[in-house]
Amino acid sequence: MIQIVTGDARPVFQQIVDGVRMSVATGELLPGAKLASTRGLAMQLMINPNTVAKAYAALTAEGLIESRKGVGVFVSEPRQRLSDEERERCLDAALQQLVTAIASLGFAPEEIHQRLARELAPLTLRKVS
Amino acid sequence: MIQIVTGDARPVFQQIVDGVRMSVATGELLPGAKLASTRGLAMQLMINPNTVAKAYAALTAEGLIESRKGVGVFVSEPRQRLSDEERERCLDAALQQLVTAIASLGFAPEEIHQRLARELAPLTLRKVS
Amino acid sequence: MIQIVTGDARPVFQQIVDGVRMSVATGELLPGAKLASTRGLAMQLMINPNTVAKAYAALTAEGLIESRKGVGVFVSEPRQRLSDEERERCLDAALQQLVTAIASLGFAPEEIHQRLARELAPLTLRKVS
Amino acid sequence: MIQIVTGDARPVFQQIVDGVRMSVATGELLPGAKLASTRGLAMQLMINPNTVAKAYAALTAEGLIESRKGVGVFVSEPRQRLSDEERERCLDAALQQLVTAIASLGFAPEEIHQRLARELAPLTLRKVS
DNA sequence: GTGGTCTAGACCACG
DNA sequence: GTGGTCTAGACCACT
Repeated sequence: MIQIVTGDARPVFQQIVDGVRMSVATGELLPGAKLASTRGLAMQLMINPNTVAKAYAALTAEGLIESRKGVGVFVSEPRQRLSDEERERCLDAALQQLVTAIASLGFAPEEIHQRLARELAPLTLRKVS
Repeated sequence: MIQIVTGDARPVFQQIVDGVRMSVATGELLPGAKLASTRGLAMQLMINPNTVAKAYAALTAEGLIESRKGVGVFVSEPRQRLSDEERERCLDAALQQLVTAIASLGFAPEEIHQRLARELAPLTLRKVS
Repeated sequence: MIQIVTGDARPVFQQIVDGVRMSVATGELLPGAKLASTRGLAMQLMINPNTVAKAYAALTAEGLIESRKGVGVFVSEPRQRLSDEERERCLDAALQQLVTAIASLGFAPEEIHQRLARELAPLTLRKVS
Repeated sequence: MIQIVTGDARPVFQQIVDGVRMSVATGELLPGAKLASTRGLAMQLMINPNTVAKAYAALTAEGLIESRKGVGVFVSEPRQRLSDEERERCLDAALQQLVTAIASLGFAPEEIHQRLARELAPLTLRKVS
């Protein structure tokens, strides 16, 4: 289930991308599972179909999902979907942003580790080729 | 020292904001210290002075720096500008984004903790009123 | 409705900020309400769109409004963004300025109270988390 | 005694103007009293003499003080130093700013009145022609 | 020389 | 059409 939060800083299409990525990462969506159709999801989320199409296009380009004409959109078999370099860059950016937030908000490093551990706990990470 | 990376996803003015924030957080810039002048930094970074002015304006609104016309821009005395709930909210958002990145990129939680610890090490947290 | 007074000591963008703040404070603009578009308000007030954008950016940083690219700018849900100490500081500064004005202009305290009461009457204070 | 607060939003010369106005309003400086010399005050406050000169010039233009060549600067005899219209404008501006601050900070009107009364109490207002 | 404001016009991202 | 960013250049206020 994907939810659109209007107050979110991320654009709508990005929220969809992140939502699908999370569902796949947590195992909620397994390889071969069928995603909601572009029009169906758009109607369900009450947003423009073009926005859903854009999100699906991004996920397809990334290799996480595949579309089969006339059938639907499916989660791909797990493999190295992004290059190592690309993954590094993404992780670095996310880490850097967290560190900046911590620094400017004056939180204690120990507290951060505890909270991160709590957040990370429910994640069932999938092995990637 | 602030560096502008053109390939960075963040806009230029945001990179300046983050750079100053980090410098203050690490103690590289102490309260009362004078920042580079708007025009001076713009020339040094080879960008438009208005871009620097925008970054400095954001930092001023945030309460991290203070500007005096005709004199310059200075680091403010540390104080707690945001409410506890707001700080909580900001930290949660940053953590959530990191978790999303980790999950969708398939990194191992242990590695994240190590990298975060390394990033956090140089932080000298400022006492806040 | 926001009005720009060219003879005003405040810069134009500040008049917009104050105008929106008052509209929200009086309940004229409720949470979730859509503000005039940047370009639309600029045309209406016969000023440069960047000036409106600057005012909206300030209000966004303040947490009073939220903007969604391609959609518009909206009044945020009320929340306590500033710490109690910071609110105290702001109020003190405003009070002090009024007292200075009163003292140096030779007004009678009773008159001030009456006028202040009249100004304060239309205020519908927002509940804050 | 005038104090310059570097963190103050007001420019230095304005702080001097306000300081003298307050001293006169509270009766600390009586008509005919001699002010500190331009150079003396500048040295005492560790600021540029031009800044003091600018403040004194503004106060002279306003009619609050008078300079006698080769003798010094003195507080003028009380009279209507500003036009009614001018006084109205100043008071309105100060009131409006206070109201905006109150509204956006979510303070209760009753509390404001109490605090204002407390601030106003020590003022010994001088009758003005 | 310092910062602050405003204008004008360009390009991008989003829906 | 929406907001966001950046550039370029002008003018003002302060020291």
